Amino acid sequence: MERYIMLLKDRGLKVTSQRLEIMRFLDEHRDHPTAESIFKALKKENPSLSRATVYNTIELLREQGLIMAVRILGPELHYDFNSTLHHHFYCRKCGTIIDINIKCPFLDNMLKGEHKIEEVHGNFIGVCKGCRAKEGKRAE
Amino acid sequence: MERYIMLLKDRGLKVTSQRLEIMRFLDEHRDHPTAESIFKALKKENPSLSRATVYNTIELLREQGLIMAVRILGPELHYDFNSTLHHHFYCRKCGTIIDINIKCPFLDNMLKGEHKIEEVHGNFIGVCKGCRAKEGKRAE
DNA sequence: TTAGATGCAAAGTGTTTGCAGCCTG
DNA sequence: CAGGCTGCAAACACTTTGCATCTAA
Repeated sequence: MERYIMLLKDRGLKVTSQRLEIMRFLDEHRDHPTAESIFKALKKENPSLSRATVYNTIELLREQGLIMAVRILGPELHYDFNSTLHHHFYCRKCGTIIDINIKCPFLDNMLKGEHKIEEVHGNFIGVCKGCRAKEGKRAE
Repeated sequence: MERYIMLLKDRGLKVTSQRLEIMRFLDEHRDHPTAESIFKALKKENPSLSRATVYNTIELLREQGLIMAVRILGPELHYDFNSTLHHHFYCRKCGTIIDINIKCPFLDNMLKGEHKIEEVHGNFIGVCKGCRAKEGKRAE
């Protein structure tokens, strides 16, 4: 918890219990939760928590570069405490979002190219290794 | 128009004036329109057109692989008559979505990898060449 | 003490659905 | 003439907003 306090204080932001809980939740749940899933989980421990606070806090953390927003399939945003450059694979069978770490020569060219690239999102959709194996045992 | 009729007939789909108009619009507007922009544009010529028809038709064309859905920034989907593998750059200054054609060794590896990849979306966000030039003349 | 955070409810945006009537094949 | 498409309105899912109250600094 001390670590989250530091991350906020270093940026001149107020430390509130809601912010700390949301940060902790995102840090401990690296499966790309949505605002709604964060809200539901934390509401259990703090019934007066409101959606607005979750959305406000998430947006604050995103602006500060502490978390990253991922929009891979539906209209809802997923959040990732890991804000270093990486990509995402969404399995349409089990719904898991898997982090993909790459070293891509094409990307290096893009970054040096004529447009100024500020964000890169590689989104892959398909069937993950695990679901493929299960399918193989039955039929596709 | 004859071409769009063929594309529908070849797939055993009914030919309606709404479908033809939507296909023609997407073919002639390669700037990644949204459902709403298609609806507004076509409503002028056919005031009884409904949103539901636009959404139904778009989904049909997408299922058939005739168009591609692109979600690059906001919650809204953009549509692309070009459904071959390519990526997108969104300029946050002028709002343009620019097609990016690539040949990326990393992608080839992903496609051969352990997960079955069915869709690949490379989304880049930044400032395009044109807006960069304009900025250079003033200051950033 | 006060700027700014929280909580609540309502509004906003983009998309989907249910259903009656219409039209293509 | 039958299955499937269209148009309308209402429902839906996710997010944002307005405002009164509360709290960290």
